[in-house]
Amino acid sequence: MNEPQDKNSTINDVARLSGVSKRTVSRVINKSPKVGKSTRDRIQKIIDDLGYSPNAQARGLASRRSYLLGMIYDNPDALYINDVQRGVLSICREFGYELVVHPCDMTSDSLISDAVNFANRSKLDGVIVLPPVSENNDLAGALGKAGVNYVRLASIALDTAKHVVISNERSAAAAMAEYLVTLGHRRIGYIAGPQGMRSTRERLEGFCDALEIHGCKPDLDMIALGDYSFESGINCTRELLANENPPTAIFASNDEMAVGAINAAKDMGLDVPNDLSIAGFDDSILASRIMPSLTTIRRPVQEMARFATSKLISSIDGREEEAKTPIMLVPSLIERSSTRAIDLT
Amino acid sequence: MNEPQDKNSTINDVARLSGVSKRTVSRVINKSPKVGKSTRDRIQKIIDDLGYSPNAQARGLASRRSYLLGMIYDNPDALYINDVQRGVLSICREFGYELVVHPCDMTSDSLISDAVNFANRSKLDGVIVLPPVSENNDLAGALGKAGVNYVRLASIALDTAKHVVISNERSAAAAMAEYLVTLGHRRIGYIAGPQGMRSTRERLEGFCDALEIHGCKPDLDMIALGDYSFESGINCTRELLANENPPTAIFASNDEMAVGAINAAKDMGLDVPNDLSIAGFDDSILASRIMPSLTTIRRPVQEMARFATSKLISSIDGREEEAKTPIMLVPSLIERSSTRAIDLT
DNA sequence: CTATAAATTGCTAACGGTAGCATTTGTTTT
DNA sequence: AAAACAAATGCTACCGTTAGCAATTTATAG
Repeated sequence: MNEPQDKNSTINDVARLSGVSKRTVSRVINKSPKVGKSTRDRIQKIIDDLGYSPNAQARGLASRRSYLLGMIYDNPDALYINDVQRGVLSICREFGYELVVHPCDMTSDSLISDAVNFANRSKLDGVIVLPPVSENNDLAGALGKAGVNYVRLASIALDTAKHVVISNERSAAAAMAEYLVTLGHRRIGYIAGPQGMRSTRERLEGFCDALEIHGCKPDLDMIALGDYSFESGINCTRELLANENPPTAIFASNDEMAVGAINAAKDMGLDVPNDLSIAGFDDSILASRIMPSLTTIRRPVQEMARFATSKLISSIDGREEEAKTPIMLVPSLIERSSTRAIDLT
Repeated sequence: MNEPQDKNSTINDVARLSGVSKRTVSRVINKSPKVGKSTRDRIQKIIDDLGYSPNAQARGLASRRSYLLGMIYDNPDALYINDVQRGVLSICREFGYELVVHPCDMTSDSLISDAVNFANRSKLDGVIVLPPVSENNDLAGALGKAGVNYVRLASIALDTAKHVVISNERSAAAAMAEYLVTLGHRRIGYIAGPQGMRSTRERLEGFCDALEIHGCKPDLDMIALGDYSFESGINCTRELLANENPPTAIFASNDEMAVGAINAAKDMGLDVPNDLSIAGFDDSILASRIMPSLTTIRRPVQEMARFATSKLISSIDGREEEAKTPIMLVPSLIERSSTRAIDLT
């Protein structure tokens, strides 16, 4: 297209060249309606010719708006971060915001001041907090107190109004358990996530709930404690399978562990799904690539990220009602080839 | 820790409270040595109590430094973006920079102005351009002309001094071809990437080079045109295997396609690696999770991203020599279970 | 053709820092 | 003790925009 801007040129240059005051130039930059058509066109032309684009810092300084959003997260290797980021970015682009990504360490005790400083110092217009960091209520409180606009992604309703419920993981896990029961499985192994994480609890509870409802009391022997890692999936599967009364199906609470389970099962000479059904949770890229492809739960992560970002922007723009309207997207069960009905013959 | 800052408090507040001029406070903030010990301590105390942290925008406006770096990339679903981002972030954190991520559309003809605007408008101190966008020399030229500090990640030496050679993909591909030949394979299928991308050409050339050197002239029938996608891996494999004289090994030029190849082979009743060896390129997360695990090429992506970022910061700080020193990290061949020596019995 | 309202446009004080230059205070040197 | 120099601190003009309020021009009404 036209020449990219000369790193120089300020609003003053535009004003001088077009023979108007900078106040007027400012108006056309900000699309104020109160500028004469001819003046506007003339100025716009000069802006284009010059390749002028307003200095975001000066602008932010004067208007208290940076058009910068922040994303706070831990666990950078989790595949879903990617999806969230993409969702956030798509809305950012739409509304003219840029995104500053800020990984952090959940276990650090400077987590809170780090997050608040990040938002404040960079003069972000708002921040999006991802799980599991989003589960930290103190952080949320500190952000609020510091006057930072924020929105949290979470797996369940949190206690403040400012959040987005990404999905009811509890019922999603219950749905998977129910699905396995429906396939005829009665002894179902479960591989849990790391202690202390909300999602770990939610998913496990959902699993247990469903089993109870269907009359197969969850057996403690059938619950293995993993940590969402591939290796823990392998170990837990071995453990479950070593049971004197082994499960006919294993529900791993995330895909990484489910893939570990598939590997472990194969190593032990078991055929998936004929000898053992395996289900995961996340619908990560792995789920569709592995053989057999993995039955899993898909959380609409990207969509939720988009909603969250929209809400954040609404809030920034002062449309609080809009920002507060709770949103819940439901996860869906994706049936693939790693599960099948138990052979009753 | 101590109270997170009140969203208010400026340098003026600090100055007033400590009874000095803002000039002196500014000195303390910027660790200027020319401040009396006692004064410095007193001011620092007040800064801490207040939880004051300087406004990045005002600071940037006055000093022409934003401590913001940008990352420009296309292809947000490529798994390596993640790794790059993590590498970049680790250095950003170390030097006190924040990272603004900016996906773009390589095919758009506003790509260049978009990129330049991004860097200029946000007053970024520098940007890191990822492949394949980094292959666009016009973009690089425009950035330079606009006075934007930048560094490119690339698979081969590009024509300007400002870049980082991430790896010699050509020789890496050659190494893999050689490895397969060493295993006794003579008919080796190759699945290429999308037309027009530098990496596609580099890898293919490396492959052909190695074959020629080892006296097995590359056969056109043995080269299938993929596009780095899983599906294309499946299709190309079917195509290669349908050949009247099918290959005993397939080298897919990325992991996604290699995994597609494994799936296709299994569907056709072939055992990998006994009936067919398959190799990939990237060492993505898939490579270690798939069964059989994938022999592939690992590019030190994160390390390169770190180097690139360090160079960018060196350049920002005016240490041009340092910034210009070329760096090349070599990819390594990771031998896993998807390849094996041909059975010569 | 005034008077008044409406539409345009201009003037200018912030916004919160940075950094050159000036000034004040403290130390040495002679 | 005065001169000369160094260290510490202060004053202030920007940096590039925004936006309140004033001023000017144009349109509408009486």
